[in-house]
Amino acid sequence: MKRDSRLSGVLHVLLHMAEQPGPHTSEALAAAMATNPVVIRRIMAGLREQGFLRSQKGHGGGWTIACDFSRTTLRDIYHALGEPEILAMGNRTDAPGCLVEQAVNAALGQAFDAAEAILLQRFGEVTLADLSADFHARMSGRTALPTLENEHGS
Amino acid sequence: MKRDSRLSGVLHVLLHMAEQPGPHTSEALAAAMATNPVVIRRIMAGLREQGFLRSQKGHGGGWTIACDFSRTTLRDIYHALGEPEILAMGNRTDAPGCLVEQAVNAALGQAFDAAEAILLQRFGEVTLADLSADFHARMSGRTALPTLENEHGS
DNA sequence: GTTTCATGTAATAATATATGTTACGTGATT
DNA sequence: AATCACGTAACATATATTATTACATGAAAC
Repeated sequence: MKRDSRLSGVLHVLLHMAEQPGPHTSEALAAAMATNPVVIRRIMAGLREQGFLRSQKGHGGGWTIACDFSRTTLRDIYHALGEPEILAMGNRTDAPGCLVEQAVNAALGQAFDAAEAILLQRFGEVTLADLSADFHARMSGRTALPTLENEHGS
Repeated sequence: MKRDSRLSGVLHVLLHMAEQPGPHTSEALAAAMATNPVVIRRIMAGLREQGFLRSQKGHGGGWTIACDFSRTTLRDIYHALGEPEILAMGNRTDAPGCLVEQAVNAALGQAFDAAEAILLQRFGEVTLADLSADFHARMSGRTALPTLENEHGS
């Protein structure tokens, strides 16, 4: 399978929207992300349902931000996306009654749970305002942090 | 994509092998795991190359353990498997020059790295002997830990 | 009221990966 | 020489993400 990049994508869109006032059409946002308008609508649907965004049809329509960036965390967005799978690894369960399998999967499961918990905790510690601030810092030539970034490129 | 369950599977096989002396054929191991002998050979190939297992052809051939369970960790096995992808999520990189994308991906990347680091650290703290001990505890009716286990079932 | 614009969504295609299966080659034992 | 077991390539199957096409819905503009 391919790596799921919806969270990265939707955050990219949100920060772009915050840079300009008016409603943004899916087509314009798709152009900025080199993808298809339908993909934009799809990943934004959950955020609309959870009240983070609003959408309007017809002339002058499009998407508008409906949340406070300083009070919205990456974890909120992750949940609005539908909580996509975090780990690429999982337990094999083809011998449910096997005590060996149970011992193996109990140990692995604890490690998996710990990793997921850390990721969600980190997500909860970063607001959209933090991301926007980092972006503006990069705009003015000072990157907020020594960036490693592309280790996790798709 | 489906979740990768090779680590869970190969650990299951290793612990089964430890319960009986002789060389174990891929066919016998496959039967215990409800899969195909070729799948066994495939996931065991890396462990053979790294010296954790030996294999022999011909009559009386099969797989034998070639490592010390008390000195081999889940992290060793994970590396021998070829370090499969840990996270199902990744960064989108369709606008490499975009500072918004860079800010988003830097933040996500740090969270991703932290989660991967925790998982590998946990793997490094558990030996095959630990797993085997837990299995034997379950055999005699006392599970070593209050197990949550199947949250991560395939 | 009709046209135009923009979202909503289903259906399909394209791509990638894990897993299962078949087929054939290689080497060791009987 | 025959049998056994691994080694590996090739192919099939299932699942998931992403992209694309097609059509319906609703709102604004004319």
